[in-house]
Amino acid sequence: MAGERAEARSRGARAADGPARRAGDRGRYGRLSRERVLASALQLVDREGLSALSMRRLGSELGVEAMALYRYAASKDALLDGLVEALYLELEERLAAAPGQEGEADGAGDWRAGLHRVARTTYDVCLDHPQAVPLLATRMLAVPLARRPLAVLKDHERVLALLRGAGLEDDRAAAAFRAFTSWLLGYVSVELRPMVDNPDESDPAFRLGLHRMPAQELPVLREVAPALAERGGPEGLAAGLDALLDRFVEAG
Amino acid sequence: MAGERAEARSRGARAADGPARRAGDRGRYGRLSRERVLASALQLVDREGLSALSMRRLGSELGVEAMALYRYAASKDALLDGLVEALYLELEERLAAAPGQEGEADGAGDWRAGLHRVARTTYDVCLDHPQAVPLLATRMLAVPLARRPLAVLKDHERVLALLRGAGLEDDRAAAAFRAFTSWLLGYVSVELRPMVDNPDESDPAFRLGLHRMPAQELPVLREVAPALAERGGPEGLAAGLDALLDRFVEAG
DNA sequence: GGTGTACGTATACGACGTAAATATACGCCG
DNA sequence: CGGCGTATATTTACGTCGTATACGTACACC
Repeated sequence: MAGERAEARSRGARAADGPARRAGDRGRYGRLSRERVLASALQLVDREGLSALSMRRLGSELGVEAMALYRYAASKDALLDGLVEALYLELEERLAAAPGQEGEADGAGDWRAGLHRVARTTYDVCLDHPQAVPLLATRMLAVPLARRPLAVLKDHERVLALLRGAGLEDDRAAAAFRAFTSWLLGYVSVELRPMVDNPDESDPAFRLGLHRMPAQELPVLREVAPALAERGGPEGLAAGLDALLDRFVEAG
Repeated sequence: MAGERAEARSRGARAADGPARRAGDRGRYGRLSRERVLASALQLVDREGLSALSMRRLGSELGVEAMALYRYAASKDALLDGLVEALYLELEERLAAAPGQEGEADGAGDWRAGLHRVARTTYDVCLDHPQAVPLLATRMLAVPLARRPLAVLKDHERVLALLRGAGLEDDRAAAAFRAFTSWLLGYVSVELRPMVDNPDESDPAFRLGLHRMPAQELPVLREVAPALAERGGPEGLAAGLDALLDRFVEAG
């Protein structure tokens, strides 16, 4: 937060004073920026998992001491919130890249397609950053609505606008929004975790580690386990979403 | 300190022990157990949040040095997994306390009611331990299926048995299981986090902290926000579950 | 009573988050 | 060009964390 303020101040100074302050890569001085920090953090998490992300480690990744990062994220928690923001920025970017007119421009016709598009794109982003997904269930939801990063709020706005386009008033829209969010979040959380115990094993049963399971007490689980290890894929996401939309949007 | 130790040795731990350590009614020896450790950890998390849980803190909570805990949990991660287990044990307990015959004893008639009962009871357990809910999305899903605690596996078994009772073969049962789990997990995650920014404020808008939000860019969100702060409650959970079951169990 | 073993303690180490003080390099103005 | 102000990065330090290792201690059984 202090980092944002500092950045804002420097930009303000640029606007007021004239030429850009940190236009390009200066010698070894203006090497950091909030974007670079967050991008590097996300890379690190993607590569080695959330637990590998520490201020010192991220610093060394950027060729910098740990304390330098505090200019761009007020605390480690703020940095994690920044990662959430980065994910949503990526989502926004991808949504902007494809057509999909979900504004009420064309008569709010296809709210359902719009919601599917948002859900599917979110799923894709999460697929690219599976190690970061737990942040959505922890950091993002831990932050009160009004304090969430702008990119997150814009996503909320987009979804709510689509639901409004479906003709829902406040309470129904809120309920449908919660259902949409719950399903999407739950689905990616469940989908993108490893069920597999020993990925290098060729026999599916051993790969799952089923020999560790008290089998006779859990006959059904034992039998269904291989099918459980499969993913639902985007189709599963879409199917559940349709079911929920039928109930929460179009139900009488 | 050496003198105190010598005294303690010469007279046992019973007599006039000073402020150093508590004088348990039980000899100060077999005071710990896995149950006590996990119960105390869960209490601590309920009271002060996940971040308050450290080995040292939990030790002092139990009148014991931190290292003593390592006899009952191999690591801190294992302790967190133990908390997940404790939640599922509580779930199992509550399910056992109520009637609900979801075995195939009576002809597997009411699988739907059984699933609703599991979902609702899980919701209730989470309501009683909201601070522990993130563990479900992180620790529980981080553990490969076969390594999950027995209580978790038993829950999976119960749900799968109900789905089987509905006549689903492996693949469909697995898909329905994933949908059930995703919805339940997503729902409690979204439901049990605070949307509120400043709980002591009387004006709902200020309580939500809406004045922090860039309002003109987010008109719909701003308007729907108060409704969003409401909970969906068990009814919302049940409604979505029914919708999903219609799709994943009874669809052609 | 002596002994083996289960249980809890003592001590230490390296990594962590981060407050505070300090050093460094750039833009600007005279 | 030289000095100044300020944005930026480093240094140092503190308290806490997880946990490896070594040690003491109390009960169970002979």
